[in-house]
Amino acid sequence: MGEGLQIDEHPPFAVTVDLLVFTLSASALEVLLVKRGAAPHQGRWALPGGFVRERESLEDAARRVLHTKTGLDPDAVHLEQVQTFGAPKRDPRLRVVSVAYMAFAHERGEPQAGPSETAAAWTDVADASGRKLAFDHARILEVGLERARAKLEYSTLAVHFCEPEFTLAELRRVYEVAWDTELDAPNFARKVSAVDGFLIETGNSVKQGRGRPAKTYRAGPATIIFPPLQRPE
Amino acid sequence: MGEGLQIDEHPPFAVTVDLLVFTLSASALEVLLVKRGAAPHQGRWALPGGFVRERESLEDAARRVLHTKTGLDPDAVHLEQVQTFGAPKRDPRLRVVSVAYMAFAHERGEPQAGPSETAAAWTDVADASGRKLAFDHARILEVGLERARAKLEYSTLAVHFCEPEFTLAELRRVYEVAWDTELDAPNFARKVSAVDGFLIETGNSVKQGRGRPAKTYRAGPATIIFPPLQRPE
DNA sequence: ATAATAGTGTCTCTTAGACAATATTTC
DNA sequence: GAAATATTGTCTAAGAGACACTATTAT
Repeated sequence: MGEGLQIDEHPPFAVTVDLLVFTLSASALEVLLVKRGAAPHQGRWALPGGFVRERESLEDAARRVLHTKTGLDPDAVHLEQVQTFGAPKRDPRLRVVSVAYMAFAHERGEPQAGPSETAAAWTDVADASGRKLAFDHARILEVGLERARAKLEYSTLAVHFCEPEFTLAELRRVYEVAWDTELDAPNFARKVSAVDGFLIETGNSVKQGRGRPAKTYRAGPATIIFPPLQRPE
Repeated sequence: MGEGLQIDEHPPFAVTVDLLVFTLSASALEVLLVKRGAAPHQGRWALPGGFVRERESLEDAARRVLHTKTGLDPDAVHLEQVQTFGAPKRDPRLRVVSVAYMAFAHERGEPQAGPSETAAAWTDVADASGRKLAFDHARILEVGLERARAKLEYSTLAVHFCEPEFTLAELRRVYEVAWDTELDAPNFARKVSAVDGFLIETGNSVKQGRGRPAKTYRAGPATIIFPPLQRPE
């Protein structure tokens, strides 16, 4: 940014945000996809996204798109920037730089297809990864998924997939689904309980129907887990 | 990106790359700064950067700027994207979205001030962090520094600060300087040697002058360190 | 020999993971 | 009581850090 700076000395770019909105179904991690109703890539599934507005920060744009496409309250979900994609031909129409964000929601909201979209649907990430997505969205998904899985190890992210009040089994299920693995319940409980500020006992407990009722917890102020949990394998 | 897409339906942005070029001096981690010769922020130190060109990928832009400002061979340094900064008023002149990259160099190259810069200098990161930098560059530095320090724990990044052939003491010094700490040499050697594909013995050794000669190593194919090294404290 | 630096060995303490045992509920 | 789920306890093995010890050089 050292050179002189007139409007016409640098090429104009469009800047978009593309969103990886993750949520948890009974047995899978799901991501929100929209079906494109217009060229290019008409009929293909894509990540929800939108142009950043003139006086809007990147994160505000991501929050706005999140609300528009899911109806979710952007302040109730965790949102973070993942990576920026800007290959010259990633959009055939014009030069678009896309800032990818990922969001973790514990509700499913009301997915809304946009004006030029024909559908919006929560999709098992395994299915989504197998599909031929529009643009470079398969790559974005790949990067975001790995980032999410890695961050579960050393951050308290997992709680964002849970209700405000949750049991250790529910929290453990987040890890098991995201990592496609099984974790030893006793060891899991011991480890997360040892992390200062991660979990706060509510004093309540819930009956699951068949067994001993589980204590419930709320998320504490901690954002990192130390020592980190380890992904098996 | 679902809406219709005419050039005039979305605001034009300028896209830049800003670079955190890190290198190691005898006792400090250093970052390359340039001194601005024009408004805004005239006279302030800033990160080297430049506009992304019309047919250039973000990473190519970063490589080009790196070469221009340091003379270094972009293929001989490690370069990775850090984060994108796009607050509406971060540049008072026009809407600029900047993609920050960080680079790790083992040579210092020949820093070159650009046409509108009055100086370019390697700067101890402690000094740089204390200065009032141009734009939001202090924040970019903060984010990049923490990212770099964190990645040293679980990646093989550190070797990029070393010559192609290096000793364990030299590698250890990277960590000690970057983390501002002291590491136990015997334990360090044992841990890094245990990581498969991290270090390859060359069979050579170098006399340091005063003591027993040290074996030298080359970087192996591994990119992650498991188990990770742990930052003391 | 002494100092300096490199590298190995050993010990202790913590933690991870396996799994046994106990607690509290429904059927 | 039997089955299901939650939670606590115990054991073993691996890893981390402290530090003693050995190796190889210069002076």
